[in-house]
Amino acid sequence: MTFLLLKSEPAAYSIDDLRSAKGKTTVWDGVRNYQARNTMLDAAIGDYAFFYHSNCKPPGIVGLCQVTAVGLVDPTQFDPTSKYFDPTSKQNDPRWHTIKVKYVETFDEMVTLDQLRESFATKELLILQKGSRLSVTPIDDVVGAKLLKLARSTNK
DNA sequence: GCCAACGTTGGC
DNA sequence: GCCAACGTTGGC
Repeated sequence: MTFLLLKSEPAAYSIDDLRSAKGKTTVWDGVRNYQARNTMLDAAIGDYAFFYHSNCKPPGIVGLCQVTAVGLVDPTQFDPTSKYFDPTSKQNDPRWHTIKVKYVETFDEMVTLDQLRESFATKELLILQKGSRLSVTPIDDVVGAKLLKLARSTNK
């Protein structure tokens, strides 16, 4: 796998937050969905991840980041003060793993959800599926390359 | 703010 | 192991 898509509500964590983070890097913690977790477990260092802003107007892909660490134990599962605390996860057998990502670029213009629908099939981008709630989804190599080209072109 | 879609929970 | 109830997500 070489491409992922990370979804986040900009009010909670935006690409600007990532860009201004220490080392322009963050641990993508708080994911509590097995499918999304498994996608991250399959990720490799160097994989690219598109950054998608959800629950905003308009929603869409705003930039790119890159995986810099994999197989991390999500620390928030053991933190009773965290909203992501999971009392059933065991220290010697953590349930939730995650990745670390580094900011790469913000696209000059976001690729809106509408534009994504025009350019890609629902199968190609899981984010297009109605009712899709996965916060981390894999993207096929060919689709990822096409999407990157689209995102970097000035006249979409 | 509405509501459809989805994952999880828990009673049975 | 089924499935109704519930909470959450996210586009509109």
